[in-house]
Amino acid sequence: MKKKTTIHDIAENLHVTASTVSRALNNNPRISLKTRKLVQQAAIKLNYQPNNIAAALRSGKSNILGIIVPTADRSFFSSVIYGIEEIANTAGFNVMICQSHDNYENEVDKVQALLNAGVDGVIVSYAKETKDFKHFKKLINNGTPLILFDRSTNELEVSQVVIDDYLGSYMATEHLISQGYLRIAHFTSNAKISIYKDRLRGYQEALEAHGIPFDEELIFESNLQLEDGRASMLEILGKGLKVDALVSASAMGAMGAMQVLKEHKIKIPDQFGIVGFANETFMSFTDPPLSTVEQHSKRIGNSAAELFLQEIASSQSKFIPQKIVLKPELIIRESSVRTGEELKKI
Amino acid sequence: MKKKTTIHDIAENLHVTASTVSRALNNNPRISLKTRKLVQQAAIKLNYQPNNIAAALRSGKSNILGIIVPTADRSFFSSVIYGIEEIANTAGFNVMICQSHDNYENEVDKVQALLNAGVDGVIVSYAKETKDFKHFKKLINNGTPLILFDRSTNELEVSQVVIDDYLGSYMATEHLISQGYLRIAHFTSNAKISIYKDRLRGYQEALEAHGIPFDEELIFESNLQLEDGRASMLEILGKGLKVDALVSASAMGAMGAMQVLKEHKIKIPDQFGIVGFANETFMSFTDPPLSTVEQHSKRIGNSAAELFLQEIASSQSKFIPQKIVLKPELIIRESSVRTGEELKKI
DNA sequence: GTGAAAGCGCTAACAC
DNA sequence: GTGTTAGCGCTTTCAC
Repeated sequence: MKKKTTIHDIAENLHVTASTVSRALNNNPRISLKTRKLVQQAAIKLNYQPNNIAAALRSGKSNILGIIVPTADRSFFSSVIYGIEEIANTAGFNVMICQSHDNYENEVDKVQALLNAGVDGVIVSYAKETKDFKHFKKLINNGTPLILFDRSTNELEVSQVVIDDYLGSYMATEHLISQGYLRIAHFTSNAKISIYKDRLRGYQEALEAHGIPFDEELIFESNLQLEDGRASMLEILGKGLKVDALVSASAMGAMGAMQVLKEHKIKIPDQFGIVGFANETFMSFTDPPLSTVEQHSKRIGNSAAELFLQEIASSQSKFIPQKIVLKPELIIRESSVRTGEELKKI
Repeated sequence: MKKKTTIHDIAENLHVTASTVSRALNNNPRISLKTRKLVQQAAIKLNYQPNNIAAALRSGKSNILGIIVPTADRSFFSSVIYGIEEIANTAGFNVMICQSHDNYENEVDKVQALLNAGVDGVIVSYAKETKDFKHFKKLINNGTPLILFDRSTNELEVSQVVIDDYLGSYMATEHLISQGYLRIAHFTSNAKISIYKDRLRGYQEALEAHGIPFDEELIFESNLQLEDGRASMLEILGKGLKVDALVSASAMGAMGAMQVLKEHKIKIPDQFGIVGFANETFMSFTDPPLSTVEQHSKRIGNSAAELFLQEIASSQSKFIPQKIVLKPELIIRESSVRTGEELKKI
């Protein structure tokens, strides 16, 4: 571990001052091209590694963009991250990814950690548990741009990127109706979270648009995990609700329902149609493959990163928060497409 | 964005010096308990936020641990990360996660980014493409502890955490043999990567231990992705190799094979048994659920983080790299368990 | 086009 | 137990 080269070493080597070296390395046009070249060559020769920490301390900019997601272990979040990286890296930012594991305290800690690390901005999909936004306000007060995606709130005056959940759910429901399914259930979660509220509304309005009465009894609220999906479907079967299709606001919920249906030898898609939300890898591996509302997660990431860049660019002139709403896409797989012949059999 | 409180503000407020404040905040025992309490109260009152960047610059320690994985979007890696976080957070470190997307240039960039960010250590599972370890040597020369997991190499004198791939493969193969499968194929990848070499060896020696001849024709080398698994299985069927079971060195490869078998109406597990490697969520969702060699990924993360902590603790006394080998576990699901009655039918 | 000088906020060796 | 002092390596204002 030999001593590291600093700009002073380069300066000494070239008989100029550290300020010149600093400017040259940053390609400051006030430095002559010749000097810049010289300095840059010397930097390579001396194996100079810039100390970002020193630069960050002095300039107040770390060139690090923080990201907080519930978990990176889901296609949706990991491709949002990928989308953020694409844009951020090009603009010279590195990303620092944190996981809240959908836990509030954890999220508070991570916000603090990013704040202490001096990140230049934070992009967040907040934890399911989060009801209080104090920790995010701290960021804002600190002047650190905050951008939310997926889960949004009106309690914060910040830019947001969401998909049109209403539309996605509407399309899913309409698709099932067009396949001839008559009694369509809906798995939802906490009505306070806007994405679930919107998905419920999309489902409801699609039914109404097609003259199918909305039935409160067909709405199942849960945490939407695998076990919840199983429980809800068991309830449907137990009560003899004569349901023949499902729009689940989550992939896992749909998966749970599917397991139960198969255990009861109910044929999918002929006797029962399913559409889920969020495009997890496994959804195409199930038997039959699950239809889903795809959220174009990479584009969500792109947009969020762009909003961040805009916000730091508009530095002084007060930035006006924007809300970007992306269109979802219905991916139709076998779980919701009835085959003609088998339809007749029923 | 009001001016931030610094230790000097606290010092002024309490009529002490900044160093006292610094010590008090760090719970330095040389400061009287009374002063410490006073300082900590004042810090809260003045809404003091420590500037980690300044501390990092001064102390040379950032309290950030870097992680580079191919992608966080896989159960294996995300739970390794979780395991690292558990240990690292407790020890006061924050983690900075980077994804190489299995691309060499990307990996080089990320190493540089972490170096510039001044991380105190880096834990890596390097990209499949990586053949050259110069970028990692840079880290080592810089005095930054490096710990490898999963993929290991002898070209670097660093600590490593791996699972006993040989054993995992041996167990998987033996299990299939015990179920009465007779001609077992193996899907492998680049023989230069030690995990694949070891898995191949485990397979081979398990066969030999049970008096089953090893047949070169039953080894299929590919990238082990879904398409590769499909292609290999199609080849098996096309050539009429009479294979009745498979040990795949990847989950995706096993999945691809399963798809093809189902398309050909070959019954799993009765006519064909499958065991995969790596425990992805989706493996329990397939039909039938896939047996797998579980790698205890969280424990890999724990161990890697512990190695890191040991290494920085041993600061001057030259640290001797350690290699930790964890035992894998065979998770038996339906894809490899023959049922008595159906056995007779064949 | 380059230099001099100040300092970002913190820590740590050395005093006493 | 607390203060003094000197930077960590860099950027940036103000000179000329």
